Amino acid sequence: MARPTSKDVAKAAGVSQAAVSLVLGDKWHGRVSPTTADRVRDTARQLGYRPNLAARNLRLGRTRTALLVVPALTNDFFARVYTGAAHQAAQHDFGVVLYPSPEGLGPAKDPFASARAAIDGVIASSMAAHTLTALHGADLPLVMLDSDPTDPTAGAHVNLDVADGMRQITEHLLTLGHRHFLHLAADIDSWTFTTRAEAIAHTLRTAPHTTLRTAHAPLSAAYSRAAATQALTTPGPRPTAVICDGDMIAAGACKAARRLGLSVPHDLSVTGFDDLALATAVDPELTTVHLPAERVGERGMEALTALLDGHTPQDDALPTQLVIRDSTAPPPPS
Amino acid sequence: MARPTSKDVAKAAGVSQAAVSLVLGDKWHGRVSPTTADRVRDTARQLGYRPNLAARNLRLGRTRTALLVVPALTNDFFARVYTGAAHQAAQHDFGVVLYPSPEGLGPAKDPFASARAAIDGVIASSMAAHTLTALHGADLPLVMLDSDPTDPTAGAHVNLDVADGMRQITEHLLTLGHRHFLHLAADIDSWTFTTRAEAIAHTLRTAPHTTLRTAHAPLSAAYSRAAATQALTTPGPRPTAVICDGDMIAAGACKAARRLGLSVPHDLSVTGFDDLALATAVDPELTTVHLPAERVGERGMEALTALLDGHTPQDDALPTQLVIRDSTAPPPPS
DNA sequence: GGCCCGGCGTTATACGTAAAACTTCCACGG
DNA sequence: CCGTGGAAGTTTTACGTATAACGCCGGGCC
Repeated sequence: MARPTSKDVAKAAGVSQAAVSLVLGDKWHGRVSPTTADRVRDTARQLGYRPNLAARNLRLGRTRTALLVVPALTNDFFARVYTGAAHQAAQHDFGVVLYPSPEGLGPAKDPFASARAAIDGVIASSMAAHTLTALHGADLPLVMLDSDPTDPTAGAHVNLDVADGMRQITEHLLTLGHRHFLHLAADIDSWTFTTRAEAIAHTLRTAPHTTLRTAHAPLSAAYSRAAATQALTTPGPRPTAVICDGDMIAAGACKAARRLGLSVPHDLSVTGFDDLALATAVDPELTTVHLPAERVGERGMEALTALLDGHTPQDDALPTQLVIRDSTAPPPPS
Repeated sequence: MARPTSKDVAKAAGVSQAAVSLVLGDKWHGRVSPTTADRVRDTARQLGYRPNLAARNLRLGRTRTALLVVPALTNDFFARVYTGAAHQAAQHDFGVVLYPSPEGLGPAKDPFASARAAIDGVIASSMAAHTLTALHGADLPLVMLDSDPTDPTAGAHVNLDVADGMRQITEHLLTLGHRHFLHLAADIDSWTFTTRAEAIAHTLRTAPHTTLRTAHAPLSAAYSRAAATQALTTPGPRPTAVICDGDMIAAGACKAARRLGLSVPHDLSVTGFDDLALATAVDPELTTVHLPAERVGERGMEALTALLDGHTPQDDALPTQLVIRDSTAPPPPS
């Protein structure tokens, strides 16, 4: 009644266990007659044989499985990264297992105690420091997503050209005529966000008479609203455009603006980042930067398989693309 | 240079491999002297020993890992289910691996080929039929979430009282004075959605002079908007309240209404379901039904461990709770 | 006719771990 | 003085798979 093993199949088919392994592993050419091979396959199917993965992994010393570590699943960017990674993995007969780093569950003793699956390598998105050091201690091939390309911890990097995305956003707003900006930055200290801030500042320096204020907000619509309200009501000349580090922050900013009696986009332009599903769910739809999330996943998986084959994949930044929707317009005539 | 095994640790500590296994497995009391045990633990730490999971799983015949199958990660309901399951799992020294069923990737030959991790059991949310039959074929302990409680495929069920949720929503609208309803139903044939439709119809029968129309929409804001527009512009008496099967649909409906020149909630009330992050990200914030997603995950994991211990967990429905926000109001005076 | 070789298998072994079964030594009670 | 029992280990085995190494047999070639 227990799950049949290759030995059971062998007995039922009247061959040795080795023959079963050869046939089912498609390595039987010139070693087993086609007739016997067919018989083995048939009996395997009849018994409902499924190989024991633990045994196979032990024997082969690898699992053809990658671990994808993401900070959270509450936004569809990482869902799309996963899709891309899984798709690419399938090409290489690989599997992908997801591990949302449990920041909320307190500092996990061992982040991999819960991701118990045996793993050949790790693809990790930007995350908290303690998770990262644990990753490093595991001495597995590591691909980092959207993080500091000079960090030697990782064997490879897959990055997004977030600087260019912010440049496009900023130039779009400059072209519309905006001069006074508020940057609602994510309250996370990570390479991708400092890069964005620099890109905004750098682009603004190309235009005369511009001002830039910065405030920090959590990466969530509900909580970023308060931060946006505060930033918009501080004394001084009110900005006419708000550049947000994420669509969720932008959604919060839009609500804050409306509560303050400001109409988006006529009184205030607001931009997002990421192009989440949320960007088209809210009203007005957000002008934002589209990120090729699926490509990130694909490239991450490509880099990991390269690493596993002993190659050194080259790092390069994937392009990002401005998407103009309804949340930006020329500034009101002062 | 390769990863050290328990045998390496044994050699370095001057004991047998068995002793290492005993000490590290905390089964050494009365079998190994405390001094030796300490020495073994020290050398293990020094060598950076980490047990080979494949070997352990093979030996023990189980993995203490559950697979959580979810239809999609694009909404945070399932992210919260995962959080609850992982939390509960940690209590039992279990791990949880996530498997988003890849409807988008075409019918997977074997849904578990990609989730290669060795698994002790499955917790599955409602999903497409072909994935479900594959699950059934795997003859693993199976817990189903929010699906037909009379379905004998699963060993246990964890359900939400969605019928009561819809009753609360409907009564809320009736109390506000609404009489003419549109049900924007999910275009998925699944127990949870048919149950909801019945609950609405049943509740409306308790009030006189009510009308109910039903239209179907995809579970996504972007695409449900078209369905909502069409439903709101069909000839006949216009409904004053739209009951949606999900917050995403509701977001689409709100946008459709505004484009038609209707103000939410003054001209038209709209309700959601699920209480996603989206519900408070949009404007107006959605009146919706809060689902205890974390509890669902916890109960799912509880049921699975019970199943693995040979017990038969009892099925029961978790309560749902109406959350009144800004998208509902009394109907306009006709 | 001896010899080799290709087709068709089988036997044997290793992967790393957990645990049952066995050994050895010593202290202590009768 | 012998037996018993417990402490402190060790030896051995099994989990299920993949594959290297080894038969065996019949036919073709010199």
